[in-house]
Amino acid sequence: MATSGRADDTRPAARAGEAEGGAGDTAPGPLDSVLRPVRAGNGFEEALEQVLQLLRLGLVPPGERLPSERELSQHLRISRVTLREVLKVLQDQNMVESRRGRYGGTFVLPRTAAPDGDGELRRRIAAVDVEDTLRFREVLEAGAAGLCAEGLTAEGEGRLRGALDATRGARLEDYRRQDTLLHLTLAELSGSRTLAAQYAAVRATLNELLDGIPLLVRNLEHSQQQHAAVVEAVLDRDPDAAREMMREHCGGTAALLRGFLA
Amino acid sequence: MATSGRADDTRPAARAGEAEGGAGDTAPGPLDSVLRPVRAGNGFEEALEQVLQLLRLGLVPPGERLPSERELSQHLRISRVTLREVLKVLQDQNMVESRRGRYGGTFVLPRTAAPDGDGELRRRIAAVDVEDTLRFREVLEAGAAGLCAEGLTAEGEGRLRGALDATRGARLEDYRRQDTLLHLTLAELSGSRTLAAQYAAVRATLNELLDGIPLLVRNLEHSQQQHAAVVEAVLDRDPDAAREMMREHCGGTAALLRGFLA
DNA sequence: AAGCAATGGTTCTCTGTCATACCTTATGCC
DNA sequence: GGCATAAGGTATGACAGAGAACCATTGCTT
Repeated sequence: MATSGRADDTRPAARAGEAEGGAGDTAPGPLDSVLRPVRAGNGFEEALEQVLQLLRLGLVPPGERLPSERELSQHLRISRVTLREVLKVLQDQNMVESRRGRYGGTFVLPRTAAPDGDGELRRRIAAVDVEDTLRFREVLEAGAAGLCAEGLTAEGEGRLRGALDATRGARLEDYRRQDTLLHLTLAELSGSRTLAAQYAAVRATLNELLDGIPLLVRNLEHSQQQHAAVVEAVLDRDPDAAREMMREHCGGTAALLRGFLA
Repeated sequence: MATSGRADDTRPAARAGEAEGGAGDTAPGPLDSVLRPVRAGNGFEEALEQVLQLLRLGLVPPGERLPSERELSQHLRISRVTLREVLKVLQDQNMVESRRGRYGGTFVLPRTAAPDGDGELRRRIAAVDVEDTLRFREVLEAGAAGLCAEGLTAEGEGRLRGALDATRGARLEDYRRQDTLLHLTLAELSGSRTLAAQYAAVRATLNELLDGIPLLVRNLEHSQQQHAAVVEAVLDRDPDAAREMMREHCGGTAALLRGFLA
């Protein structure tokens, strides 16, 4: 029994992209904003994505140790077994290395110079909605800069200055990391945890895109001037200026990326 | 065996909130932006949250039918069994009603006048970081308005006008819904799917908060003027004005909420 | 040298979820 | 009236993942 009788359920349902036709009452568009998959992958994939974020953002620089498996799995709310599968993948990719014993742990390895045979990179980029990323990024950055300028504490002031200084002293191969850290600091000082978290996600995507294009010293210097201007505006408690400068700064990166990926 | 011997794993780890102490090298803050739970709940809870969004946003108004169980489960990427558990909860809460047979389905019931014994409401609000919500909302709204003003298509123009008109004709009990729809339209026209999705989420939270305070006609009229001003700025392709007006508009709601929830 | 503590490595069981198939009910159309 | 259809309702087998307990390795402390 249970042969090819009436396969009742689980039909393709024409196309799974659009919920309603044009029924005239319930709008077809808005539903898609909410009715998106509850989970982006098998849970293991999602954890992998987050640990990758950690590396792409440079929050744990090469040579440093990740939090222990027990800590990480608790933070990510996945079992240690699943987390270890994630780490296994990263080990196979030569991105991290695990050492046992006390004071052991999982350590970040320096980036091996892009072994991807060109095809892999383009495939990753194709999977990203570049326009979405750039626009969303600009919105978050400008908003964060504005919020910072409105309610910056003395402690925040210190952190911001520190982050800016760090970008100045950074060597070329460390610049992207310090740049990321500066922007991440701004996002955190915005006073919205959600904003910070979302920025972290979009920035990880952005860094992945940026890895595909050359880092020009000229752009870097320009970028650095803009950083200074943004921070200055924030320290002056001038939200409008901060937002405006940040938008300009983001526009630069966006133009660069659009140019290279066109 | 397996008694109270050495309970090796699964220790409380002092406190699960902060990853690193003040180790001096790896910053303690930024890690938290990324190391957040992979899944907010047991997957069933997350689905429940999304269906609740659907209702709170008024995307499916009272009396209307939700997408069929098969469709919904496919969109949310959960099994029909799990989805039915979600719907079961909503049925028990008298929020939806299921009817069998062809042209049956799950229908949204009109809101039963807040049966919560006051305690429930406060508990829900306490679970929300109000400041986070308000700030993040303002950032997204202002950003969306700006992006809209920059690249509005003819079709978008029509949708925007339509949404604004709908708010004008709305009766008092339907106003919140039309208001939400207008803002959601703006978010979608921003050209960033991520922005739209995030706005939907934050707006659902906001609506939940707004349900706790009275709807004053005076505020409503003021709100309506601001809506018109924002839309006008967008139609004039004036991003700065659009952003500025939207920020003002959001500021009004924020002040109202802060006042009532103080 | 011995012991302790923190880490990665392994194995087990049990629950939640998925996929699939099938049943039941109501409606419109012929 | 009968049938096709679309919806909700139900049952079951397989599997991924969580949780807990354990083992193995290392380096610091005594």
